[in-house]
Amino acid sequence: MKKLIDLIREIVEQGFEDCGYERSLGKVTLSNRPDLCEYQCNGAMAGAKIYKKAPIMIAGDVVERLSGQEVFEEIGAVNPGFINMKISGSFVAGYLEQMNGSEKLGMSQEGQKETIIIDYGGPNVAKPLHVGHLRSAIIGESMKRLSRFLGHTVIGDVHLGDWGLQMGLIIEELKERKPELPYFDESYTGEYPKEAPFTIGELEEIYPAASAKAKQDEAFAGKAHDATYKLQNGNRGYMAVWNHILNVSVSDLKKNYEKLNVTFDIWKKESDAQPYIPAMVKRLKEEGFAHESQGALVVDVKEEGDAKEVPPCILLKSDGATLYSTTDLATLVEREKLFSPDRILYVVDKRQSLHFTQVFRCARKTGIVKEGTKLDFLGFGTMNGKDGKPFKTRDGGIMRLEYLIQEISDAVYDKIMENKSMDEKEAEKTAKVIGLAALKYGDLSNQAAKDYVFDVDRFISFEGDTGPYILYTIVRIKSIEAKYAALEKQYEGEVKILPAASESEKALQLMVGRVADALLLAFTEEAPHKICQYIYDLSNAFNRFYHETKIMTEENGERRAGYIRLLGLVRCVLETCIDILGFEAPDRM
RNA sequence: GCGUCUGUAGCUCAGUGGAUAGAGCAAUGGCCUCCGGAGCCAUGUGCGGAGGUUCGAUUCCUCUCAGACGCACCA
Repeated sequence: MKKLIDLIREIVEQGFEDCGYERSLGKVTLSNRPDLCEYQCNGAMAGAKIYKKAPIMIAGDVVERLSGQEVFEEIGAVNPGFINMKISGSFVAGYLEQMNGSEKLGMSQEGQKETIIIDYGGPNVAKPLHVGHLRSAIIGESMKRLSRFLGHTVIGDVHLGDWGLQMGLIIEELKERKPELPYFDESYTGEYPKEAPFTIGELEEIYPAASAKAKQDEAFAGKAHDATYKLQNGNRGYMAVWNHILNVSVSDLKKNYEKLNVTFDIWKKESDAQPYIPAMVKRLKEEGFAHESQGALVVDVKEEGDAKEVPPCILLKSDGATLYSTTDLATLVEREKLFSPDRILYVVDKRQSLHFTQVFRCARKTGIVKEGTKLDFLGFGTMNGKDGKPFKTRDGGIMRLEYLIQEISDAVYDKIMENKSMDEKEAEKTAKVIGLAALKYGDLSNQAAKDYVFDVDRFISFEGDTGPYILYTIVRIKSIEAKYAALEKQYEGEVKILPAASESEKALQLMVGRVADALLLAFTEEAPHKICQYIYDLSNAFNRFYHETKIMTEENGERRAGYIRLLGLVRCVLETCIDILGFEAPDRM
């Protein structure tokens, strides 16, 4: 099903062509003067130069050609050369009916479908999720859902950090605390216990303790390095501990991501990429891509036209060890092998931009990814506190994600309890749903690349451009639908969305018809905030319509049924969009 | 020093090579015999600065000022 605006554009383009002008001039945009028209075309002004003709003359020609087309309720040429259009009510209503009757809101299922890997989340094992992980999870999740909705094959990969000094630190610290464990007995050959020798709580305490100790105690740091080395070379006992760490962490991480309504298709980790490293390094050496520089093995990734020096991509450190660029490249090797993706999207802190520029260039230059594989970096900014500085707890520490979520749903809970009489259990459940919407909408409604200010009070407000406001609109529609469904007498003829009977209804219908534009734009620009903007506009259009229109008391049964049908479509569009954003609406609030 | 990003209303944020730059919050004033007033309507203030390209620039280019961030062996 074509987009509404494309249908109009094609007609206008044909008009230009029929009048002997270039077809491409017939580009149609949403009107920026809603008082004058709904859609506009500015092509006549661009054409003035080509045809050495006053723009208003060109516009006039096209308008004359197109008037009478039933799509238009009104079409006119206005100085200096705008073509202004209003779409006929029956055309819009018919379009919505078609949307209503088709899958996925009539979003075209044609077009190139890609296999897309989305790399987001990026938590480390043995460390709790904190606010720094929030944006990646939220933005990545919405890009995943959006891509999938548009028919792409999408693989969301959490890309766990499980391989590095942090592991050695934990193992060494555990060894000092519980030296009697069999993992540390070199002569032990039996089976290791299935139960982990620690809980997630202990693990979360061990790591920072070990990390602090290593800074103070050189001997300990040395031992941790040694442990890391042994682990990476397959020491049996250490591998077993590492497996415990992994299992305990992953189940805790899953639990926490679940609270965010974030799920991953695969739980790949840095260690999975390690087996690919030797062959990769060997090949890059042999094929002359890698060379030694200052003791390290590097691949030059400078390109003509660089505004500044782009440092080479390091494959091996001067001590021969691997580092994050090595792992990221090896991960690409693995992804090519397993999934042969058309596109890989990294949803990562924007500060890592340079690193990924290096990795991407290196991967392309050396053929690690096949030609044409798109490597995209969706860098996001920092979540700041009200002071404009990176968000911290009151005492200046890093805020754990679960506490942040808890804080928000508590605040929503208080709000529910002070306003309405809802029993505590339902209020608690509802508060979680609303709180998550508040958090996600508050984040996603900003441009990803920008830093933004986190303000609980603003996010959970039920007024204005917030998640709760969107939910409120949906709940309100649900309530009306329920009321209508409970009526004894319903319209028995064929129910259709009728041509709009008022300005506000027309505006609402046109807004509903724009959903495809919003979703496609959000996809191509990798900008979920465009979806937020759209549903906010749609909610406003609905509330305005609602305010002016008596729905339940409408006497004409056909019209009343048509209203309900329109409302159902509005709700469906809103629900689809918030699902893509990664949250849901309660039944009551 | 070099580079990247950002600069829009008192605050938090949208936005587009086109007509009169938009929302929310905050402020002020209206609207409940009415399907949920957690709503609707109205009122005021602004594109960091200077050039350039263009019929037209807040948008593109150059310079400049301010802030954030990044600049090979940490991830």
